[in-house]
Amino acid sequence: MTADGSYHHGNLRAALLERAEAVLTASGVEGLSLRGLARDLGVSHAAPSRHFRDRRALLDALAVSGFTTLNARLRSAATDGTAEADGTDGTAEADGTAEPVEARLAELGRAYVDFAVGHTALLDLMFTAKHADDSSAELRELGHESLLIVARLLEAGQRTGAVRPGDPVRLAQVAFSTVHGLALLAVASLLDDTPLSEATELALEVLLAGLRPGR
Amino acid sequence: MTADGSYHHGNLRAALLERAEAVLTASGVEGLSLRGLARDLGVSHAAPSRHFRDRRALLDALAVSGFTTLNARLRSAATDGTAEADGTDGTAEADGTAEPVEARLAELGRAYVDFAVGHTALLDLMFTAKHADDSSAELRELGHESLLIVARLLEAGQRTGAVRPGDPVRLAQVAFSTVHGLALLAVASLLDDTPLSEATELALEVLLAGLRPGR
DNA sequence: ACCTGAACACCGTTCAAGT
DNA sequence: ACCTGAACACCGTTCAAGT
Repeated sequence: MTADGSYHHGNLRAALLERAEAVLTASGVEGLSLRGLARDLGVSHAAPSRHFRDRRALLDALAVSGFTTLNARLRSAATDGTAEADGTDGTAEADGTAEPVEARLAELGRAYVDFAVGHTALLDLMFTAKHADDSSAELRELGHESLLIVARLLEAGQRTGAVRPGDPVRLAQVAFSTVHGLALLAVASLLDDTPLSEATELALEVLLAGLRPGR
Repeated sequence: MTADGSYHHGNLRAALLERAEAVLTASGVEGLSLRGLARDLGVSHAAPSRHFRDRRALLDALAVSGFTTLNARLRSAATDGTAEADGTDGTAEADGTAEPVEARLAELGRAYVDFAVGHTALLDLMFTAKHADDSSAELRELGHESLLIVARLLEAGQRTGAVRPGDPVRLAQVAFSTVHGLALLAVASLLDDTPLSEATELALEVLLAGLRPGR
């Protein structure tokens, strides 16, 4: 909302998304209406339909943006404190100086739980299945990217012998499930007097023990 | 809906719940409206308010009923094929004839995943936090009961040495997170070409390995 | 006690019309 | 291209009134 109320500059779409995210975190999905957004932005109630065919389309756009920031955080957690300005290519080869894989996996898990409990309404949009079929593909693609970040780290762990053999993608599904489920349990107030940080550390400890090579 | 359309018998509440569950599984939460239910049941649109103060109250009642049937299934999976008609009291003490604890834990996990993917919309209602504060307590209580079923089995495992020491409730939180997260991943179509049964078995294998006593 | 009918304040969505 | 205004068909919720 600039001083003059003109949105004839093509930025209405961006303004809608920005406002929508604020309303979402403040009032949840239930509290998010196209008419309400239009009102907040000083525009007619029919204007949003120019930029989002549907209420669902707006929700999907929010989910896409949520996945984008989640994946950025996961990526930075996966590389952790490791400076990546070395001579090699982008892949983080396990050299002796890098943090142990298990520590980076734990960092990844903490980053996920952190994001999840900090963006509960957004996470709901990201993972509940009732999307318009068009953007559903993009959303699934972004979800796969999250899983791939985990899988690549697990693969590095397999090379160093810290992680059991097997399809890294399938192991990543298991690891992702653990932290995803834990975050949702926390949001549902089912952790009670267990501090989330302690529950997270225990979950990561059990998970990493289970992922180690057997026998 | 009996032959004559009379609902003046005090069964409107039950009829609303029954119809609501059908609409929920058919069309999701979005497709569930009080007016629509009233229409389906041949009653005035204001009638439901006599039995449910809110749309939210109806949703909470559905969640409560969902938790009740979930817990029943979990209980029966936890005792598994073990006949409980022995001379002792109700607690399933680990005697030599009972199925190994790990097998019963796996059974419990499969039962949960099975229920979750078969009642996705209901599960959403059960675990998303935005409930009316009154029934919120009951819902949390039922969720704790689910966790307790897992915890008791883990405790039995600790006695037989199959499970690492530690607060069984906290270990149950971890176990629950794993299968809960996996089910939600499946519902979000993020498992791709991995059959759910295979993903479930791998998750249970990793989980049980991680729960075994260390070193 | 239980339900009806009207009323109110909201929605999403569409569509001619304006600039 | 982008937005407006009116219109339509839905909602949830409330409340007097009926039986």
